[in-house]
Amino acid sequence: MTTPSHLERLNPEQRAAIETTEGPLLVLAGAGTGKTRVLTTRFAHILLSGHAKPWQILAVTFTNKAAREMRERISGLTGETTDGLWLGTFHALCARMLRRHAEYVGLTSSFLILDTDDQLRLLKQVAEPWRIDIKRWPLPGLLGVIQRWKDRGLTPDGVTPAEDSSYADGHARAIYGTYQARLRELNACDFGDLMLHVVDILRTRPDVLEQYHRLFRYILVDEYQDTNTVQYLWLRLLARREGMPSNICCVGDDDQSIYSWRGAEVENILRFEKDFPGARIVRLERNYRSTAQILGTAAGLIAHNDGRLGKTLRPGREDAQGEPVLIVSIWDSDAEAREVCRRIETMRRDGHALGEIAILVRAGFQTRAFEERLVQFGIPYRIIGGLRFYERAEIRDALAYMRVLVNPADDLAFERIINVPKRGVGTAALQKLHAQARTERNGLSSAVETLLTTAAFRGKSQEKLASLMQTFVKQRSVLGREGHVVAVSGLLEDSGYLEMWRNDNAPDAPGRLENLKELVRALADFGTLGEFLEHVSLVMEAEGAAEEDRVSVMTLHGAKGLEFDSVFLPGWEEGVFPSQRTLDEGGDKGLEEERRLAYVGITRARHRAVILHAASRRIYANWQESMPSRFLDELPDEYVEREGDTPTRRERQDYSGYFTDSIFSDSQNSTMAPLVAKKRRTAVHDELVSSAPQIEVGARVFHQKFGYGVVINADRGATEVVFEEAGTRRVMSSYLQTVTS
DNA sequence: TTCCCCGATCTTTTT
DNA sequence: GATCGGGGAA
Repeated sequence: MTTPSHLERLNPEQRAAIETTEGPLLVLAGAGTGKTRVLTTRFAHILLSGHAKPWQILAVTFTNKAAREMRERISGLTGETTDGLWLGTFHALCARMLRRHAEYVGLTSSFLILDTDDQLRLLKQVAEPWRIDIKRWPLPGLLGVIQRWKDRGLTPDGVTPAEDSSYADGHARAIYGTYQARLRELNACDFGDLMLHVVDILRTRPDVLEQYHRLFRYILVDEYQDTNTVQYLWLRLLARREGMPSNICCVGDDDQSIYSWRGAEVENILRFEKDFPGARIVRLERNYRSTAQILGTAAGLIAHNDGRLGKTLRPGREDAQGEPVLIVSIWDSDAEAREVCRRIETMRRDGHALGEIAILVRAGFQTRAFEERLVQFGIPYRIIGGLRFYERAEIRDALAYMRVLVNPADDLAFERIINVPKRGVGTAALQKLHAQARTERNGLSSAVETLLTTAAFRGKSQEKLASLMQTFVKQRSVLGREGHVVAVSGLLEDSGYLEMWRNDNAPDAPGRLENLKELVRALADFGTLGEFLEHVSLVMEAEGAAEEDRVSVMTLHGAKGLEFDSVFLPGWEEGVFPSQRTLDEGGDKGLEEERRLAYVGITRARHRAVILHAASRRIYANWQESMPSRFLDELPDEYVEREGDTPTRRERQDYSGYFTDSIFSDSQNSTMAPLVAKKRRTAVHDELVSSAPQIEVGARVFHQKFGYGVVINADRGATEVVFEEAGTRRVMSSYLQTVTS
């Protein structure tokens, strides 16, 4: 008998993971062991071997990206389209289920999915009667508390009074209840509700549960270590079938669990055998990605964690010999960025592709130093993360306009745009509108109509609101006749929204207009406006821009699941990595999660990993001494090479004294600076800044980031410059060079 | 109502 | 250093 083509070139463990189709199965897949391949091949195998029809398999991922990748690979293996499959993110699949059974939780099938801005606006209204001290208890924090409850599958009734002790003076639970009631009135859901409501339905409606038990013969779960409690409950409800086997296959890696702060429970994966009796466990330990040195370093580090399921990565290739992992110690964070860029420049000269190089940082604030330095070196880069397309203010505004267009009763959207552009509607007018809406038992939109017939609005705002309402009416009829692209363009134009950005002198205004154009372009890919809005609320990312050869700069969290030939890991210092805050809040558990994050970072590299740490770091405005990360001491000596004079933590603690060399020395060969008194260093730094040449008004100058410009206002330190490209900005004069024109 | 200045704050992030 | 939100003045 010959091996079917989709099962060729798999190692024995991978084959076991794919061919064990019946009964519960946990696949512990270490980094780089072919996890996605196993997952997709398993899916294809179940189909090709005739175990199930395409729609009888439930396949769940966390991100849209992972879902998309699975779709592509499955259709590659089976040659079939993947339309209609139950394959998607937890939230997308739950949204689909909830649309079918919405009435069981008091919604209709056309319920609205709220984004974070909507949630906050709603919460603000709801929390108002409690008169919460917003300074002590900021609303985003309150929203976080509610979200954590939802992550744990707790409805307002399920939260015990004991759990509601601290936040918002013990009112969080009551506010949560009101918040949920308001959502129901609005026929709306937040992200947490998508899961929570479906679990609620599956628990209380045996007939519905039965229906899904018959439907889903096989369940596949990706990144099981990242599941939170509701997601776990959802899976358990669907997988445990009366009198039938639980054909659930969860793939994950307890060593890569890095999302506990947003509700993920590593315990879910650790408990798998108890939850599903008779479960088999397959370990994928052969790593085909990284060199033996990189794997050895990562393994040595992660061995310091307790309570692991136990798994050792082994090099999958015999020839996987490479360079040791390099640890570089550096003066300060500026020199660190310079050092990384210099190495990248050398690599580029040697013919390495920039797209195969990544700089992975612990926290967002670290990216800026690298960004500035990369610009200076002329190295193309891309920052991954940050604000995503659909999170930009102008995009959210435009989406709110669209939402009101399709649904005049969408109060949250209407409230967002009623005064954007300015129409003279402030808090006072808005309160009147809310009051009117309550008495009418109708939406804000109709309240505006009513109040327009009275003299409720003063002068200009009367006129502007009337015109806004007319625009909506007009474009709704255009929507019917000429389609959504024309209607939305007309709406954004006639409402004055585009005009607002055209008249804006801010340097980023043209970019925002460009984004809006892009948004309208994207509209054309969808049949209706409703379809587009559903897509946007579940898929927060815009379809990828063209892949170019650029260095990637991103957080360690953002890098999970990716791989690069070369990886730079800067900022391995106590307080930064491991992060002080995680240590304070999470104790030993927090430390272990940080260590897993370090493990994730190292295992992203195929051939080269360079870890850096600086003796002094500029955090926000001031310089801080920093000690090398404890993780550096945990890396096994046989696989690493230390460059620069790298004192251990203990040596460093014993040391005291003043530095003699210039801290701005470019030479990485100079002896390591001993601990520097903060005062002294800051003084030197200030001196350098103040000794920068005084720049006169009218002088033509050059700035690394903003380009050429003319000084219009000069002060000590801060200088106002009109840049040719970037508009008017206040910048540090020490960053300016005068240019003779 | 809006604009401007001042002070407090400053993980990680997907859906 | 930059940004965001609050509070005060026009």
